[in-house]
Amino acid sequence: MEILKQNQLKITPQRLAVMKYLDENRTHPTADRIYTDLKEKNPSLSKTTVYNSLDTLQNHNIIQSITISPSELRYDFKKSMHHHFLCKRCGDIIDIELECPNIKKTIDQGHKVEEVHGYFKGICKKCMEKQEK
Amino acid sequence: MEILKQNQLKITPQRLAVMKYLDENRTHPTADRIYTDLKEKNPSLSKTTVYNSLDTLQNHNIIQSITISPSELRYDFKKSMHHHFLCKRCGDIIDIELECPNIKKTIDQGHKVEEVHGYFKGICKKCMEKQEK
DNA sequence: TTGTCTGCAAACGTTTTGCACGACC
DNA sequence: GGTCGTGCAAAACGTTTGCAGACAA
Repeated sequence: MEILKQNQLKITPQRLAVMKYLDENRTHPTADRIYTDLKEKNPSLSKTTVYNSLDTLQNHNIIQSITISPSELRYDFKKSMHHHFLCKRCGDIIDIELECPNIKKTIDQGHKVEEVHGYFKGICKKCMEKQEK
Repeated sequence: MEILKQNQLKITPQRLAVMKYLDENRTHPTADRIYTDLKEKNPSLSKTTVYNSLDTLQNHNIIQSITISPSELRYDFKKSMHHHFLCKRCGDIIDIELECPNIKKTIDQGHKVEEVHGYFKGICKKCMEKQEK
């Protein structure tokens, strides 16, 4: 954990807490969710600091923000390329492993592609099974 | 144009104006851009009405909202499946025609996929060429 | 010590809401 | 006349900013 920090960033308890939270909660939480949950154990934590930490981590390519939800940003560790599925019923966001061999066509058009986000929306497996009952 | 309206919606000048605007401006505008531009010819137009119209059209699957920009929604006609490229330099959003044969794998996992959004970000062709000079 | 990080309060921009009025079947 | 749409103002919400004091290196 702290090893990641050796990448030029100061090690503060708040940053560590944010990273730990994202590591243990692979639920693509909002900044507010992170803030609310971390605030319990560290009441002096401020929302600004959460936003600052998320910004910094994002700028160093450690985490990424997800715009799958229309009203708020969600955050996620930047693991190997993966995509996301948003369940319109329960609101869960599920990781999707998927390779698209045609993406290079976009590059062939002359654009320099730096990020690829695949967002799927619908009803997740769990909700589908619940519905069948 | 009005033909589209026969799909259960009342025909109002405001809705027609929003649709006409989206038809003639394939730039994936924000609600505010639509409002500002339409306001010129119809000063009594209200922003609420623009939002209402966009909502209604979206609910009837005539248009779609794009969450490629982190801070605001953008709107687009719901043509045949296509994706979007956001240039980080000039801010333009470009349509990308692209089929991903592997999407069905997501469906195979038991999720009911209703929407697929492919968002690419980077530097567009135009900006790349400008840079080379 | 020095520059960076934190935390508070206030500001900001987009979108939503409540409500009265008006238009249309 | 009743439903639906418009437009105004105000509120809500997520996020950003300015700044003073605190902290890591």
